[in-house]
Amino acid sequence: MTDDTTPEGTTAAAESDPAAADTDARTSPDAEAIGLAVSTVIFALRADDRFGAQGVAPTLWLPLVRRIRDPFDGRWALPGGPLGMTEGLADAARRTLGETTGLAPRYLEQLYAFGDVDRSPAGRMVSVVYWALVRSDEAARATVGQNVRWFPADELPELAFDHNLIVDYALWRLRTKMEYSRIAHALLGETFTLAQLREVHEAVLGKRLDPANFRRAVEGSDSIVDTGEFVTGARNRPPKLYRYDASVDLADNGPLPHP
Amino acid sequence: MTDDTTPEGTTAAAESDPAAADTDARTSPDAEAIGLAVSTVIFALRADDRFGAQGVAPTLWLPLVRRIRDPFDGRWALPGGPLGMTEGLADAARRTLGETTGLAPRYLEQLYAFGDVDRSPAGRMVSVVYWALVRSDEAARATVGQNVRWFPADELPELAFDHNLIVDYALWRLRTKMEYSRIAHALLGETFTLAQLREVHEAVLGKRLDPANFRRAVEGSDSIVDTGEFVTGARNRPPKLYRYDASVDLADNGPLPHP
DNA sequence: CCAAAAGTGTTGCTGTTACACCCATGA
DNA sequence: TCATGGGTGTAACAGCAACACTTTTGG
Repeated sequence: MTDDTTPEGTTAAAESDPAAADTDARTSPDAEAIGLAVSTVIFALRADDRFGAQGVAPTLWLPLVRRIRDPFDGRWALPGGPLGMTEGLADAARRTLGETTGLAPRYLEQLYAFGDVDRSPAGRMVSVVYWALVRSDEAARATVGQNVRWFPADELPELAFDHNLIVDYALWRLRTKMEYSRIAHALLGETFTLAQLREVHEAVLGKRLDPANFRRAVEGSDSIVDTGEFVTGARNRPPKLYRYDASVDLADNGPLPHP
Repeated sequence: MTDDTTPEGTTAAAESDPAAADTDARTSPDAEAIGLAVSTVIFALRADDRFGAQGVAPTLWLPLVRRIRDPFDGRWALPGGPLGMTEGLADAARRTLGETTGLAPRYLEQLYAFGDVDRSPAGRMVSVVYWALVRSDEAARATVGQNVRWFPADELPELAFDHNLIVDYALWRLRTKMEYSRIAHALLGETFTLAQLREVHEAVLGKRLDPANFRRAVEGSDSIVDTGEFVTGARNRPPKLYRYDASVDLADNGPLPHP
């Protein structure tokens, strides 16, 4: 960073003094490099079995990893790691997710880049954070171990770094986006009933929805397909089973390519 | 990056092999560092004076910087540069904006982090991109020079790197956000008429809006304050002058702190 | 038959669109 | 007084929330 080989970046100062950007205090020769990492907030819906109750409404959970070195040794943190030279940002998030849960995400989106000067006591660090949704049935058989544990999204301990803020922001994005996109589908299995889809919305948004109006809203959005099958066994009228219409995207990301 | 001092990042592999994340191919000792830069898409509204016409509807413009070194020597690019050790991401965007235009942004928001493996021919580079709005009256007296020039946002030349995609995405975000936030105000001066505010929306969205309905929508949003003054001189009824209500934010960024 | 949840119908409210109309000014 | 844009009023429409009602199963 002390020569003029900076591949990208063009300041106006370069017009009068091409070297200016490389010789000021910000990039002095003895400055350490800025670390670059990718972390992921992974959401899944789980039946809250902490009380052993049956038929309880599912809630949002996310996996955390216990740190085994300073800083924040012993504290829980978002899964992540340094960005590899040969992988894209989303690839790194996918890898992280797989290493932590053994799963592949049904939905993955970049959340934000966090780069405050003092966010890590161990040196300057910029984290590009993704958020992901995994299916509840898959999440049930996800990896668990001494240093990986699932937590309810609304009852997190004090996390390492600024990770509490990051999770708060991810939750806000999830709830905001739930109201105008189809991402709820990413939390369910291959087929599902409308009641299950409604439960997802209710769990994420934290409020009850009218079954009749919810049905019409979803049917009118043309994002689901009737499979013709039913679920029997319950002591009520058998509900229809639906499937996603894979031809419509879960969310509109504008001109960005799919992750 | 070859020892275990990685300040952040916690993979599940660490459970069985704490050093795994630091010894695999992604961070081999001889790997070069990944470059980290901040770029900014700066929007301003300008009367299109290319044809010398008067009273023409204003359109979106943005400043670009001509590169004076490889790769892409001679091509136009977004203003930006390497992130300094002692500045936050938004600070770097602000600095870039000031160095390019001599202005301070009225609105600044992180757009996206671009990090494809092959996006720069000169080595691995991750760019955290911001987008900004500056006031048209200020933009009129912004810096211009041999290597800084303003372009109409919809008639850009072929830019360096993936900067055409980045501008497309910034435009998409601007247009999307214009419909549900108050960011249009950031493109205007201290005081303005409702017709001017409507012109901003029309220029950005690319369609005509009903003056009557637009008035009611804005007045109902409680984001503007009547100054009690009028604009005289035109050969029509003098329009009221309004001012922003500074107590309301231009946009809702959830739990994120203000930039 | 009853409980429970699926699924349908209907009504009233609210916000938006389209457009007719009046107002105040400069020339 | 006329042209021009500022500003107000209003009827029609669309979408949605609330809720009554019917349907289909297991016990």
